[in-house]
Amino acid sequence: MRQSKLFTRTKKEAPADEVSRNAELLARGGFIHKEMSGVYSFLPLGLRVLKNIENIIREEMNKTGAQELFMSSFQPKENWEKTGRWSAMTDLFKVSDSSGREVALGPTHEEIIVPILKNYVSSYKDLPVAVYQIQNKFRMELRAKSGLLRGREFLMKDLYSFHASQEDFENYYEIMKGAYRSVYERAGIGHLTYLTFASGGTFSKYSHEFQTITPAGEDTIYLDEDSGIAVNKEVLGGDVLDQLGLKKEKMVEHRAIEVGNIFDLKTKYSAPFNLVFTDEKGEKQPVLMGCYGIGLGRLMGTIVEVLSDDKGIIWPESVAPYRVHLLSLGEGEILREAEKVYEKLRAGGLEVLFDDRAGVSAGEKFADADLLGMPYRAVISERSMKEGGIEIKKRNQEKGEVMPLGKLVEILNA
RNA sequence: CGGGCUGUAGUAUACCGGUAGUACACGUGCUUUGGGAGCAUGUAGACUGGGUUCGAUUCCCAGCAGCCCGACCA
Repeated sequence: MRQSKLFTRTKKEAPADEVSRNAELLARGGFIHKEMSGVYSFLPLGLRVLKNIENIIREEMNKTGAQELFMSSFQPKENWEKTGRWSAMTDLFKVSDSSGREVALGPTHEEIIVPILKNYVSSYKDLPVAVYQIQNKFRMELRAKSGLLRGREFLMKDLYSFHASQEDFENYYEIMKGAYRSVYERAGIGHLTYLTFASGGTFSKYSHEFQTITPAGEDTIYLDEDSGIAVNKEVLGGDVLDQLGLKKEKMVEHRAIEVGNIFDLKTKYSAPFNLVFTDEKGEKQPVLMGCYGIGLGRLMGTIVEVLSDDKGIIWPESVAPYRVHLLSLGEGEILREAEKVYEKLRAGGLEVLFDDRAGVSAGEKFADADLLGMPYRAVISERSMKEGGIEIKKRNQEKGEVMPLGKLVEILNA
């Protein structure tokens, strides 16, 4: 991508109404654009990050055997009345059409997926089933805040699993724990993300959250550094610590952001819709459920909170919009040389953002490269040419190194 | 949803009861290229409604919007 053609531009100043680090940097870089409180559009650079995150999650979910589908955002009121959540869920968006008929804008999809599965699940032979989607959710947050960390409209991966027995559910639940672990590792925040015990739903004593340690977090967790297990402050009392064999004195308090959660739903949603199966003995049994969520925008915001410095974002290679940011410092011969390099890198299958802008100072190009945060910065200038090639520097390193083009391609393809 | 703060060009801001200044960005011309360049020049602005006043962007009230604190967050 040629930066001269990119319709977005970087800004020196952050918007006055953004306070959080993730929103400041993402807005300055032109990754996102705020439409209203808690609602953001994703611009070309931001969308590339979001899609990379989406693909990581999709791959890991597929590995567990889950099947992807796509459910509607408009949801029948009757379904929500059946589970009691039409009135109980305070942040449910309700909209009505011109005839006055009310529908919900989906904040989650238990009320949709369970009736769908009623059409297809009738025997123990039909179980287990796991389905997921990556889709926009709507929640009337009374106070949206912290940029991408708490929004009213946001992209979410929600997965629902259906089981004939508690044992089968627990087996899958453990598989999902591993899948989530892999998602955070691949997204570059694994080293700061911990499995955390949290308060559960009505039927389940605990649920699990994945919490990433950052001062920007809204939750307080207590981490046992030896085991890597954390407990949310909201359930710290009681007998949780005893059950886990942890000692309060040994645990360290941290602020953290919830980047995912997994729940044991038991029959909470299968029961209202009478989702049952016939077991081997010919008897009807309720289907057991689990649900598992990851907010993609929140994950993106968390990455920025955790992986950035005072100059800008430091994208992990796995989610960066482009792998290399190629800067041409100068015009004429320098620019022509840079064009050749750009074509060669692209021919080698590399994703390159090429700062080919004319009349932009070297300082501004460097500042933009730091702000936008591609993992590698490659510079072609009079100086680099004199020294025999291209200077390459990793975003997270201070010093670069000048090398011939061939070696650059080799390193970047490694 | 309670409390507080704030609404001025695309962005960030300044001043002011007598119709608004600066910087960035953008346009034009020339000069510049290793850490957000220089000179010249141009375009562009008071959230909405009501009130007070000779006159309101400025003061008052309401609405709307945004942010912060709290409550809430399967």
